[in-house]
Amino acid sequence: MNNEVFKALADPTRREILRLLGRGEQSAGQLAEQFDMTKPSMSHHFSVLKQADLIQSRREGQQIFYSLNTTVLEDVVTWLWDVFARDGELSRDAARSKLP
Amino acid sequence: MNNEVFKALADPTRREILRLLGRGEQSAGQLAEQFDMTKPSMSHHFSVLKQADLIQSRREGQQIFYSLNTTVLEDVVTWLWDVFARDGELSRDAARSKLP
DNA sequence: CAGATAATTAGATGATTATCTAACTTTCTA
DNA sequence: TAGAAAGTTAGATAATCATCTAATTATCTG
Repeated sequence: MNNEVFKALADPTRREILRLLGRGEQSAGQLAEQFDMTKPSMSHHFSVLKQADLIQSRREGQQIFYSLNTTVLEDVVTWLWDVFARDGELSRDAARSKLP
Repeated sequence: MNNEVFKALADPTRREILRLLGRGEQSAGQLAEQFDMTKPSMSHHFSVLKQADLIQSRREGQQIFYSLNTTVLEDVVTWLWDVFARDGELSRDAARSKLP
């Protein structure tokens, strides 16, 4: 999982897009309607999310439908868990920190 | 949990600081040693992490020790889980999306 | 094919941010 | 009390980013 994922998550508009897509796929237009922002700006956010592999797209006629890519979000959870879960505790990997 | 948390996580240096602190508290100097960056730059990153409530500090003589605040990281995990865990699934809260 | 609809791409702009050097603060100690 | 050690704060700068308007692409339909 790369830096782009976290940078993508740093914007509140993009996080809200992800939250909405958690309810199921939506077209670019449907999504855009729910924000006080121009369509090009929304399109930019879709692009950032897609580049980070957080969402996928599929064309159906004139519309483009976006949906969550949960795999990458799971990776984020794993990273976070890995960071905080071993705080204070002597976890299975604690020994690793003592290696050269 | 606010926007500052995600903005703080968007920088790779700060994520690495968190990862290191996951092994236990360290002084500002100890942390700074492990990065190819000036101490003021590191101090800036500490400040951002602290503002986001991701870390805490404690002074001991001339040194300042930083440590993880796992509570906020747990909140991030919860948010992420909430987003992706209900994708495709008819979760307990699915009905909420049909309300006005 | 012409026009309408859905969406993206291009280019510009103002705001935010990561980083640096220089200066300052706090604490210890000889 | 003077100097060193550990950090932070101030101020500047270059890069990145979110947003907008205008133009472009792709698809459908009369």
